[in-house]
Amino acid sequence: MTQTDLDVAPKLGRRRDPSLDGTILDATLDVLAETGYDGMTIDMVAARAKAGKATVYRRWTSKPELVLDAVACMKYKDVDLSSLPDTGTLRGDLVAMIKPPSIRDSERKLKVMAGIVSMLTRSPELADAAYDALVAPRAAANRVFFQRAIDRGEIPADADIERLCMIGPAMASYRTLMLRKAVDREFLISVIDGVILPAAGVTATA
Amino acid sequence: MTQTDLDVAPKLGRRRDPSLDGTILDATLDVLAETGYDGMTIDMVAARAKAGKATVYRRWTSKPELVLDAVACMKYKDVDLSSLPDTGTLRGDLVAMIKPPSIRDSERKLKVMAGIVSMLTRSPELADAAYDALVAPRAAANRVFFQRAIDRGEIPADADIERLCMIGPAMASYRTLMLRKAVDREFLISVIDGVILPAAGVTATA
DNA sequence: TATATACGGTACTGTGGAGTTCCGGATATC
DNA sequence: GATATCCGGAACTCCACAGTACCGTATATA
Repeated sequence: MTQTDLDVAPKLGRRRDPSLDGTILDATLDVLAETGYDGMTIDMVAARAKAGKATVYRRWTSKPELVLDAVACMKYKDVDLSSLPDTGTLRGDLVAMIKPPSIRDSERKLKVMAGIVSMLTRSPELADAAYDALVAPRAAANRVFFQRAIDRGEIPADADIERLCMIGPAMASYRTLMLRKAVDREFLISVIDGVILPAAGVTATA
Repeated sequence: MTQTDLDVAPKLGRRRDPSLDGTILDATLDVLAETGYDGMTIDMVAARAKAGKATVYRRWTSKPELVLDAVACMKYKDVDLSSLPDTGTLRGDLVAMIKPPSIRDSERKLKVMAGIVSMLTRSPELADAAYDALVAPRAAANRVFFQRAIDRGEIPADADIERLCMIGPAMASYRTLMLRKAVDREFLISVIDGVILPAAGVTATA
């Protein structure tokens, strides 16, 4: 975390409302997704969070720090690896990941990514945070699915899991950032059946 | 083009150096690729082009106009569809597109794209220009290759060409923008053999 | 040679946003 | 109740950059 002044907590006076941290970080992500890093102003974030600008600066020292924290915090609101779907087939697992809440979550993450892409060169710390929050979790989930498929004998044991993990995210990112089209269920299914499964070496079913 | 004041060419005085247009546009793309749209200043562009800021504003009315023109002009410096490689096999054609100059060109385009992604929401005109210059040309080239493969009977006639065209660009974009790794020959070959050809339904060779 | 425009360069103006300060009101401890 | 901190909000300072104006010089026409 960014602020380290709470360990010497003040004994007098009104306490900081802890829930405001999350509210402000969430507002930051919203504005980031809508207008991008440079288009975002602290006033926008404060207004969206229904807070004062001073309240934001009481908790984060600067705009870069705020954005870094907001991006990093997305990491923890992700699907945890212990509760992934397990349908018995690779296709079933991949399709089971397509759910309205998951789609909306991914969509927001992609928009946030679009808003900070140009910053990644200038700020290695932000680049690391973005990787941990936006790239790694989805890759980790896919890795589980492909490993299961190998263990089952559903796909060849020498399949390049790391490359397979990237296909879905890559197609979704390209469609959002470059083509500016919606990533809907139909698209995701067509990527699974038309790209991922053939690449994985699944002997054509469906 | 942006400027329309040359058709009524002045008969007196020093003429505008036509080569400066290209120099300034090229400098704009360099700065755009290095620092992104918002990080770019007109002074940077002028310095890189070894020109004065006034010279830039004599030719383009504003920063958005300059960037729009610079992005749009990349469209014309692309591979023309009439001189594409024709090796006789889909894999051969795709591999033949991997050449050092082509890789460097693509790398720069991807960095420019990264620099303007967050602007695409704010400027539909820039979004269109970026699509025409960065997305469409590569898709058009791939479309030729896949159509040839269908005509040859190398891949199924009902293959989804539009989806296949995007795989390469999507994987390359993701690797550059999100993973921040270099798109080298080895990576591209692995994408062709491990993703594109299986997705196209090529009966495994190699 | 006189005139008119482009050139690189510098100095200027105007503006939007980062970050700070202060206010009246709310909420906590002692 | 006294004190101290947080709150939302508004007003402020400061600065970087977009865009303009001007200078001395270079290059064109007539």
